[in-house]
Amino acid sequence: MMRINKLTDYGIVVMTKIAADNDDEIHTAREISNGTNIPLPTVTRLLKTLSSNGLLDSQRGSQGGYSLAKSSDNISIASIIETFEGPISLTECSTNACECSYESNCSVEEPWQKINDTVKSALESISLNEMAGNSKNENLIGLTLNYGGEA
Amino acid sequence: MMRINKLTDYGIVVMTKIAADNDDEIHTAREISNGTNIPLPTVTRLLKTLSSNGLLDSQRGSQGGYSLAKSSDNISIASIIETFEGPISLTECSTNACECSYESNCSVEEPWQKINDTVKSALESISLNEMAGNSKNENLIGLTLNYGGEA
DNA sequence: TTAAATAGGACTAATTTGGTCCAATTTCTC
DNA sequence: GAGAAATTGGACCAAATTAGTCCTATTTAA
Repeated sequence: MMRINKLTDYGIVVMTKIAADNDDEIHTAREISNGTNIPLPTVTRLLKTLSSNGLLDSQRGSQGGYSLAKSSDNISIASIIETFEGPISLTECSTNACECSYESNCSVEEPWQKINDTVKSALESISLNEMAGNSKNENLIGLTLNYGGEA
Repeated sequence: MMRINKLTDYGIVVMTKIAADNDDEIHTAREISNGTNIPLPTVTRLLKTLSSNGLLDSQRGSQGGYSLAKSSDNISIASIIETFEGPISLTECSTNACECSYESNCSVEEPWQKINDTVKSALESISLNEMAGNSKNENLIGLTLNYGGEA
């Protein structure tokens, strides 16, 4: 089905929630769990991952919690996805080290890299802020993705 | 890792092989297996799926085999992916009937639909012919994907 | 000192995916 | 008409991935 993983999806929901509520305030795992209906154990795991990858700042101890590490304008959906799933690549062949065994067919390698770049660009162009509905999606209007390529 | 499934990947390899060899000729499963190094049982399964979804024509019996149902110009990568994985949607929420339980957060629904459309457009714009390296990728140069959207 | 948080990791159950195989049917050729 | 060469349709199992939970340690404010 070519889906992102459920946890990634939840991760985006969590980030969106934080961005939509109060950019600057600190949010606890419990708070976010209540606000999203995602079970607490899962939320804590998501937050840990987001924090250790630099998308969230964390504050330990009483009165601690998590907050956005950057402005929501500067956090792309791509960066959240990559936090949970690693580099965006639709096939093995679209990474540099293509080790697939069907060498004779790796004519498909170059097209895949381009397809991949296109998808990646699309995901990089959406900010968390837009996800949260805080902007008027101004950046999205007329966005041009140039697939391009020297023939 | 946000990958398409391996079988989907193989499916594209198989289609590319057929397109690259001889558009019009008929190819047997055995032939394609030999040409791609993908095991015969797997190839037969791929071909059955491709055929029952209308991307390949099949001819039973001795001297039978498979051939492209349409010109390779008119077969998109998206259509091959959808053959194996169903409608392209990165999340459950990007389909019409969003039944996720986190209703309060379905503010993300609309952005996801747009993201999805963008990815889908990207995949629809690549033809099998281009994949097979038969064209000069003319269609790809300057391809514009308009994410757009009324704010 | 205690309570409220995050940090880090182990662990298991559930689901999905990959791959193989078999019996039935069709069609060409001899 | 017989046999060989194909596809058709489906069942089946093993492997890999994913989702979700839990426990213990550490940090910090009150």
